[in-house]
Amino acid sequence: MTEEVITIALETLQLQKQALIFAASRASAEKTAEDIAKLTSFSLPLLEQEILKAASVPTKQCRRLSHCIRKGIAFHHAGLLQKQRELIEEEFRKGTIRIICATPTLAAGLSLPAYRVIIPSLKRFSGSWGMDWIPVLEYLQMAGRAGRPEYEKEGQAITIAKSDAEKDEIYERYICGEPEDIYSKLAVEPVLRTYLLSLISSGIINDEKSMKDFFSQTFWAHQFKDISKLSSTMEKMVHVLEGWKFIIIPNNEEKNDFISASLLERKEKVLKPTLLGKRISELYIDPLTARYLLDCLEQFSEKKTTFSLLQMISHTLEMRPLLRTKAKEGDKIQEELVKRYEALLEKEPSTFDPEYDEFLNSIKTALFFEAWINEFDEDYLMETFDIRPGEIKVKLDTADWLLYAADEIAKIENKKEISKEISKLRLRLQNGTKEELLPLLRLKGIGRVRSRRLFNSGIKDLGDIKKVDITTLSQILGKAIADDVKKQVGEEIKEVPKGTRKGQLSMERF
DNA sequence: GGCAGTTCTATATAGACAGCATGTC
DNA sequence: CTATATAGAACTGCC
Repeated sequence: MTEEVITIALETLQLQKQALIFAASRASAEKTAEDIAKLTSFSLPLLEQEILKAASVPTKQCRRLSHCIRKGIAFHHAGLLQKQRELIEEEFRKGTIRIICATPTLAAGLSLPAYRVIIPSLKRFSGSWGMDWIPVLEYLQMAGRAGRPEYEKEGQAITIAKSDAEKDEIYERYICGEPEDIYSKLAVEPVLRTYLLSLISSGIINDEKSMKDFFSQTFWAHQFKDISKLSSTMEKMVHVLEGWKFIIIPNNEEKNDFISASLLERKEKVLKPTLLGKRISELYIDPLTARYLLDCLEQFSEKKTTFSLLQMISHTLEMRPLLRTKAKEGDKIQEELVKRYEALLEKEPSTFDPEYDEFLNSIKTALFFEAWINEFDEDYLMETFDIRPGEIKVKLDTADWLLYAADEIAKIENKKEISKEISKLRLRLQNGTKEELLPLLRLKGIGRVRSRRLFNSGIKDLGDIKKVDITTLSQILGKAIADDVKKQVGEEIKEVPKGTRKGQLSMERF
């Protein structure tokens, strides 16, 4: 299949033009880029270096990318580091990079025009339906990248049909076809939950009437028209939030002031956030996640391990998509699970439960985090968990956010011991280190690599740093950093551990 | 027997936004 | 139920 694509790509180069190729998968994007790169005669050693520099330690993916880039071709997908993606986009705009083989990321996000857009296939794997045509909207999104209005009068979008019949179908479907209608996503439960709580928390909605008024003006209501169905959906959600103790519906009969009395006449339920609910909406996590975190934290005091917290945050909607357990891995992951069974804060679903797969994925994701804080390097993580540098970063960010949220929830629930554990874990995740390095990480300029070097040389805490002579320290860290570190322990006064926050919340009463 | 080239088979399949408070190797 | 590109295994044929 790639043969035609490569031919078209090379022809584009002959025309002195640039092309974007939208591949159906990452593997395919990388391979296409590589195949084309083999056949070009550009040489951009400087760019190659810069790509490698983007990561502290170049991984296999980095090297593969740099080899392609040297020849003026790039691949582009979410597994790349942000820096690398930016560099590719920038160099493509400048014209240094001639061809980008990308997954659909590039079409959705930024505006990166090219003379020619090549879409090798308009079919893509879709869940349980096997291969399916991509939406017309998405086709338009991709094809719309063709042509750079500032420089050129025309652009070309080329797609490849496998047969005459397919050619006709593509023509019918995408050239003559109407783009799909846009549907409101508000009705999706997690979204509705989150927004409803947020609106109640901020006081925009304070009773059933204001709730209905608000939602009747949304695009969602505009589309569905059937207001009574909508309000029953909302009522259900209100009920759920109340059950979770994120909002309260004060009992009107108990009130006897004027305002409530008048509300009673109109038979409107008053909706008020609880303190917990308010904080949760500020944290911007799905209320379902918040409920789940609360339940898990309840269990934590008995069986606290690092893995407990890691698995907890790994099994949330926010962490999705989780690392997928491949067919071959199933047994191995389960084996690891058995070893850590005691640490689980939620109960394991039955093997027959449709949710079991996702549960197993949460275990794999947690194992990945565990490996990261046990100082395994990125190549190992790639080999073992099939996770690339760009994704590692995103996952770590999400983990930090969720742990922060869990910490805040724990504070409201007055669980101080948990708070301590979470802070430690956050530091370890941020740095990717074992617990034994934490004291050293308080120093500026000391992270994963240097703290490990210090530790292995017997320097294990700030006291050791003070004691060790500057020459030895310089041998380990280099002169400049050694000096700086010495200065830091000399000025012991400003002993603010990085990454920790002052507790802004004081809600002892709750 | 060793190797290159070829066919066969198993396997996996795109991605992004949130909180917070400042400074990674 | 429906696909397909890719990686890697198995296999072939040649020297």
